[in-house]
Amino acid sequence: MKKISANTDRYSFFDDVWAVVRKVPKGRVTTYGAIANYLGTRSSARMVGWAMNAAHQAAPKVPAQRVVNRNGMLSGKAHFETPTRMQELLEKDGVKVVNDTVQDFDRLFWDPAKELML
DNA sequence: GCATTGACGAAGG
DNA sequence: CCCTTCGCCAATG
Repeated sequence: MKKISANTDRYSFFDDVWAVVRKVPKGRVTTYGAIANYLGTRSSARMVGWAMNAAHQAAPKVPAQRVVNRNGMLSGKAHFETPTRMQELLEKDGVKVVNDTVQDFDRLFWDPAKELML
């Protein structure tokens, strides 16, 4: 992990994002902002979104379904193979999703900055 | 190379 | 409390 000077580190930024997302426990979810915050780019949550976009080509695959916006809504579902894929994967993880929103979000929220303190 | 556009989020009105 | 604005920065037209 490192800082992202928005320069030559941008590739590792994607890498870091993916690394964090892969650490999200099954049945838990996190947010773009939380990840950005953990990586030190608190105000650049959008870049995390970009990283997810790039995550399509990442190997091993990133459980992007566990990343939602701060309201617990599946804002990125449209970017999956099918619009229902994200919800399906989440429910397979044991996460209830109703109307594109994660239920018990506060309880399932997994903040890397807290849970993953090193 | 300038303008627009986001898988976002906090702040201001 | 809902809606708009603004910051953020890479990618795309």
